[in-house]
Amino acid sequence: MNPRERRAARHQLPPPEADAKPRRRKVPITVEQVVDTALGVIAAEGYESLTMRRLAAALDTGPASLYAHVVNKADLDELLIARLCAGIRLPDPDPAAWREQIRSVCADLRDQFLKYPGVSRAALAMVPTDLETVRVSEGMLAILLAGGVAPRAAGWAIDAMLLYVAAYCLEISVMEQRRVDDDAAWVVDPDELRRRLAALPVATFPHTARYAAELTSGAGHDRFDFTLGLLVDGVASR
Amino acid sequence: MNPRERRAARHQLPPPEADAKPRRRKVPITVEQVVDTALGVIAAEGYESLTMRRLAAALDTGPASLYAHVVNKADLDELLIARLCAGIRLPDPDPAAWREQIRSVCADLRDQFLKYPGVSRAALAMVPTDLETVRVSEGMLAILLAGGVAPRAAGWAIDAMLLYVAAYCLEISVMEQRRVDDDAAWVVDPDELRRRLAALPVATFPHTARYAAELTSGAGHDRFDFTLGLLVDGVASR
DNA sequence: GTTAGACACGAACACTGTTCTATATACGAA
DNA sequence: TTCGTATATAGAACAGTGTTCGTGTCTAAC
Repeated sequence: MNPRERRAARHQLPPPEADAKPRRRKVPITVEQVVDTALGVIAAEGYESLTMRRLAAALDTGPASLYAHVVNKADLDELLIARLCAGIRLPDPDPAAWREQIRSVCADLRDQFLKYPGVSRAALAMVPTDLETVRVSEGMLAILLAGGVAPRAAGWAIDAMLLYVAAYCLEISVMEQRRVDDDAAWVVDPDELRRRLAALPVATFPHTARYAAELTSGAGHDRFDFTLGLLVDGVASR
Repeated sequence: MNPRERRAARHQLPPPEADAKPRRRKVPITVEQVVDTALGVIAAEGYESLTMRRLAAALDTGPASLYAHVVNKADLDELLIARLCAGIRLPDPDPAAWREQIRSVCADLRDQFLKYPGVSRAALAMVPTDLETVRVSEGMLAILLAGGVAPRAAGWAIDAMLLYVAAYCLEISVMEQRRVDDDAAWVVDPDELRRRLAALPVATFPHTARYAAELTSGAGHDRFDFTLGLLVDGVASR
């Protein structure tokens, strides 16, 4: 090798790194890992951040690989909701405490959804027929029946409760997202919202302006508890 | 012009057609037209089909032009919901008929949303602070107050009702979409759903299997009416 | 050793919302 | 009528999304 060649060799780019990922892993990804990781991304960044690419990155794989484990994104959504429902503990129905029990199941589902901001949007975009959601419905049905509620009323009330829980959680998530975005933070500041409602033109919004404080009152999940109260007490007398 | 040039001229592509759209219209598009057209697209094809490109095509303009009239797609969503709310007629509150009145407003809103399949998803993705949605809330508040409901309970009940209406309509739209897609049409066939529920393993789903008929019963908006009944009767006693 | 199937990747596709720049046009003033 | 300006719109392109298809690699079964 003459000096020209040695110099050229010194300036040669090194060969491609030998650390390229193997085309197939020794231990394949599982669908459980997919769901776990997806929930982790949602918990940290919100449901809207969960893209196939984001999820694949979190799994250190490529987005196309996900389709070996899920049919499509809607299928992933269903798996996510099923996983959350699987985490709901269903009590043995107690006729003496059925009201508290049904409220508690709904509150648990609410809290489960709220751990994953925005995920209830997936619940509202699917028809609830997989076994885990039916399991939760079965558990709720058992409680209402133990409380003496007629089967049809029980079934319809469960439908309403599940819809309300999902919608309530979604609204909370939307508000929280607004708080984070900071572009309309006043929307989620109760005091400021009260002031704005109170300042509405009285000719057009007499009641809203007058009762701004009451309309914006409530802390924590007061509204949730109130609505569940209406549904539970109502179904008890049907 | 020598023969070479004449031959070249014979092979020259003709000039661009003179029927190109004018760069500027005599009568500019208005934001009202944008909203009207968007609602038309949703009514015909569903909310998910409404893209900026689809909307622009329906307006015979380019997608970039829409941004002269709306801030972004979320803004368009807000305009859409505001328009739907503007179409809700609010009765003069009658203390003797307040229950029927509040049910009627909710049913009107439901029907308004259902004319535009899936649009309630937009309602669930926004914080309801624009004047048209506040107007509907004001009208509902007036009815409940006329019925003797306490202001705070009224406010909280309205919140619940609006959430439920939107969620209910979204679920209906999801079901309808499934029916159209035909890939899981059994999901929305009540008889088939009943059969499947009845066939669930009795050890795991005893109540669901036993009461499959009751759980899947109901026609039209029975479930909606039932739930509104619970909310209205409940708030009357708060 | 061979083969089939499962898993994963890469490239690419069709599509989405949006921005930025350019330009044609309408309109008003002179 | 002409000219200048403002407005409405288009075009191009960007960054991003979900998904498909073809291919490479590995493993288990035979």
